Amino acid sequence: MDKRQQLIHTAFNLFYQNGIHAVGINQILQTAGIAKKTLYHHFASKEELIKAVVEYRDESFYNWLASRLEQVKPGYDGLNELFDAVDDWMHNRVDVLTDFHGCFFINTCAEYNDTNHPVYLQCQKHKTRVNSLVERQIRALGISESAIKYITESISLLKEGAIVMAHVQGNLTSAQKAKAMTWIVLAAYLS
Amino acid sequence: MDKRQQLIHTAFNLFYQNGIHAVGINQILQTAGIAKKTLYHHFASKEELIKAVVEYRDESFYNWLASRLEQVKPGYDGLNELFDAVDDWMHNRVDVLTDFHGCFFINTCAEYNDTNHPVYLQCQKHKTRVNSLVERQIRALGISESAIKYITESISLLKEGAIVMAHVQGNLTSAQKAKAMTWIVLAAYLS
DNA sequence: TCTAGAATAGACAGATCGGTACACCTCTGT
DNA sequence: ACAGAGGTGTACCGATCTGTCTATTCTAGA
Repeated sequence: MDKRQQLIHTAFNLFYQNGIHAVGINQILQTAGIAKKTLYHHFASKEELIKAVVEYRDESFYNWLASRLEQVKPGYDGLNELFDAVDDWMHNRVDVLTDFHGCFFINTCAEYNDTNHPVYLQCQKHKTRVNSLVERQIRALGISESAIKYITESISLLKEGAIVMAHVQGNLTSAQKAKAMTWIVLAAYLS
Repeated sequence: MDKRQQLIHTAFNLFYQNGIHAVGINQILQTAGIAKKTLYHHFASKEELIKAVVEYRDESFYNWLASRLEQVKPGYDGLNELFDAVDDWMHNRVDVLTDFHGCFFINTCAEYNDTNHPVYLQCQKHKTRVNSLVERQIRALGISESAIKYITESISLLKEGAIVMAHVQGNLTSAQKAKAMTWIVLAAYLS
């Protein structure tokens, strides 16, 4: 097993559960059962480890969502699948995403409030990638090019709202509510 | 000027801008120009200061929003005002809320991921209070009691989504989008 | 089999953390 | 006038943080 990957995996779980600033390097090392020298052999600093962790989560989350959406037809089916996937996530029915603690990227932006910070930019990039998955569904509806961006952002807003409602308020019905609103909004915009 | 209030105010600004765990006590003291002994005269620990800061933000945010909503008729006008208020907030047109860095309570929940932590519970309580303001608007529409809760949560979801979109993705059109969706969703549910 | 790289345990450095102690100053109410 | 509360400045404590260093062991490929 790759020690580097093991460190990233352990660090992510601790960061996701406790927040990045609250977790020290020694805690990561102890949990992973890895020596400090090994960490600094693979990463120049804690900051570099954090970047690798964010990149890891970006990849695994994006790949998970993309593969779920590939199983259905783009468009209406894809949008249903999107919110069902989020619903599965917040109900801890997705093993690869580990126990739900809100969106790791939203949480991380809350800790790195500086918009120019590289970690913040990584989080924004992740959101852009996920938005492109949403856009692919909207585009498949065959609507005008000018409306695609507006509707994509609207649906993404519903998705973000559902995640936050589930995390902060513990409201696990939020994904289904967002899904219902998606249908209503689309019906209105496409009539 | 009250030193205690001065400490809370300074601490909030630093916490809101940099995250709670990233800000040390010495930084707060230096920024406020207050001696350490004074801080520990008013607060038993940093934790107690944090609780006071969250409570302060809860009060000032709630009071601001409530007073905005009191200026219009509950119901449709109130919902318009709600999203216009959020729009003003994210565009830094509201002095008492200081520069927009997302929702302080969402950010704080991201740092205190333990659902049983007192600070986390404070944040949930704030969201409940704000939700009651939304509910008052929905209730004024004269719809069935059973639908009030469902629709209130749906509108709150739109509000949360707008805040997160603005914070993480820097999309400052989100409040207006949420407002537009609110009208569509209400029209569908009330027809 | 030999060697180079990867990994180990743990001491250590320097900085910063939250929090305490001490001596002194500045108001204010009676 | 004076007592007591609030505030100041700073030294200090132990703990913890990131990161370095040394000395040693494990392991895989030429």
